[in-house]
Amino acid sequence: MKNNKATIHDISRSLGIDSSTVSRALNGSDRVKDKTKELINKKAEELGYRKNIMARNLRMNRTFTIGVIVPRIDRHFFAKLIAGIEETAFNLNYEVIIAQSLDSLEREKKLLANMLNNRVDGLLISTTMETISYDHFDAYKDENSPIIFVDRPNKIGYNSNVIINDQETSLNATQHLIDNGYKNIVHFAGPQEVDLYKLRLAGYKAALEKNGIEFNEDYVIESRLMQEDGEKMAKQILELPNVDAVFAANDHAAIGAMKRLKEQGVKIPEDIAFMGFSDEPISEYIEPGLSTVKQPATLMGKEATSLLIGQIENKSGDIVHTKILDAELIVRNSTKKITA
Amino acid sequence: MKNNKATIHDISRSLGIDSSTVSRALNGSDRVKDKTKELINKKAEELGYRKNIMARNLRMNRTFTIGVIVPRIDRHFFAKLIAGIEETAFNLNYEVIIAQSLDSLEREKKLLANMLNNRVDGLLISTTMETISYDHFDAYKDENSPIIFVDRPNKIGYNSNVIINDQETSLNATQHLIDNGYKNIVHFAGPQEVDLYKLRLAGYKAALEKNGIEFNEDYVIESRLMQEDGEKMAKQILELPNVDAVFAANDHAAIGAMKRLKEQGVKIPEDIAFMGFSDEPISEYIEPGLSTVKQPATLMGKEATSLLIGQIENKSGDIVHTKILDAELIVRNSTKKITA
DNA sequence: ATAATTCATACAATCGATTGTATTGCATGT
DNA sequence: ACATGCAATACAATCGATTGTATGAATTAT
Repeated sequence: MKNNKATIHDISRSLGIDSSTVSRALNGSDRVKDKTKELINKKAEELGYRKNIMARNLRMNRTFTIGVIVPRIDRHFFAKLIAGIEETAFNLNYEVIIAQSLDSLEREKKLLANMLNNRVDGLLISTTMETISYDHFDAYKDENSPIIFVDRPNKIGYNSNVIINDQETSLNATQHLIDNGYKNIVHFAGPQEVDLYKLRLAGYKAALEKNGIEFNEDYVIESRLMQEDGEKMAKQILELPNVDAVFAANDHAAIGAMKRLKEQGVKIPEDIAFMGFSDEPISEYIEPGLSTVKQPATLMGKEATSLLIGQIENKSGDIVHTKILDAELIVRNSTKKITA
Repeated sequence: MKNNKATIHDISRSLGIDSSTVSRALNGSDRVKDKTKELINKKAEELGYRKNIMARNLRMNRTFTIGVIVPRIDRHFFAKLIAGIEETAFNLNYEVIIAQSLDSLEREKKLLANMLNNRVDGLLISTTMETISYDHFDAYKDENSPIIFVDRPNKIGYNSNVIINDQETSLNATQHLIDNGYKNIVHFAGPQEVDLYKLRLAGYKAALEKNGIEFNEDYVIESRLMQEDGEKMAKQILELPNVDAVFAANDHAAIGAMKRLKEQGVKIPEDIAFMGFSDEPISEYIEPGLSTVKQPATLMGKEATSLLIGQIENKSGDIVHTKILDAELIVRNSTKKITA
């Protein structure tokens, strides 16, 4: 077990060339003669030299690392997102540090501090549902490192966002239900402190209005949109009069409700149609297939990462930018047209 | 934008206390008087001091970071695995650097070099299907940093493994088919260069032998086990005589085949039963539900991480250890008992 | 009262690379 | 032949923390 000790100083010593020259040679500076470079590179190879990133980081005050904080890594959307992030970061020679907040604000705060401590060059974050104030991001203001909110946008003055157009997409999704003959549409809303869920509700409302359908407050049921919430809400909509469709702010809630309703003999979509949001992998496979909105998760990760690294390297300070990507309406059997 | 410059030297200067004492105080050393510690901590707080991890890393020659390389982050098993890794690492105050090989050996090599360059304190890796020689791990021998193979075990002399017992589990899965009355069982095998798929085939064979069923070479079909492979194999098994069940080395292949067969009017499980492997999320939702083997992915991540960090911190050098976790047989309708 | 011990802190080297400035030697122009 | 300029390399400071050793003061033992 040789201790892999070779440093530029070892090369320097064994060649009688100053370590500054060695450093420049290894970095391809044109201040070093080609012949000398060759010598140095050969010796480096020979000694199994490997640059000490920690020393470079300290001196350059950079880490070539970006931090990523998401609620849960194993949620499909975030796994896709991270896959996109990693791919782009790899291509641009950055490392990716990952952490999950587990949807806990307290943990998010800790992770944020961690990321600061670890001197990431930039941060990508998708905040928890609990995150409704942003004081804990203040520390970032004092750094010069950029921060981008993904999926759950914010404006805290010095950040960028990469999102989809939740309102417009929700309008389209609701419109699709209306186009297919559904009129009494319940909305499974998410926590209204979260911007994105507010927008989805707004899109739903806008669609109703656009089609001259009166908005009924009782038709909006708010929850955290877990599958279990969906199961509970199934009961509630059976007690409402005339409901013929549901637009859920995510797939999980829709799937939970569908499951419970099917058990009770309700036919989908004949009795009640369902439109989800997110395109979970299972949504394609349940019976009937769940119509939904597909978020371009991997693309969002890629876009966010190149935006972030662009900001890191331009250091143009306060580029604030909001990138809106298109979401795609996926039509399956849960919203089949009513053939009266 | 204050440049957040405070270092131990700033504290040292403004307090007239040597920086070494400041350092010790901030690290809670008992070589500093409590009263002095208080002073220092107060001043640190006041100056918004934040330890420079890069300097510490350089000096201590450690990063408190573990590297993770998996084929794809957005594959369910790996997302779960990583979630477990991150959680444990967080609790033990380690950071996690993530990279995906995209099942390319070439990329795996690059990532491995990257991880070395970044001086991770230890490495968790699940190798690609292409990885059948291990020369590129040699560089790790020269480091003193431990490496653990997860899910796809290896013995390269200086590593540990965290795996499930693929052979035994496969035996049980096959036995379950046999117990339910199936006798002519096809095996969808994975690439036989990969140990794990070799073991699954071995388990299948062992089950046959144990039950006095003759092994038929034609009943083993090898592929890379993508869903499309499953669809192709559906045709092949229809051309074989008497097939009444399939044991697939992963769920994807099983699902592909089931889909194609259903289209052709084959009844599952009445005509052909299916047993998968991995418990993909969709396996619960397809019709019929796919019986399968559930790998404890999150637990594997946790176990691997605490094992790894244990090795890092004990530095007991060459602890080689193989941890075998239990997989669980999940019985659904695709293997329903034959009621003659 | 003095030597021995302990306690609290200061001193100074170190980790390995980067980078602004200084120096040397050589070629070029006149 | 001599000043000028440039090419190539050397010198030395620096990034911010850690840590072994030295020092001085305070406490204890004898």
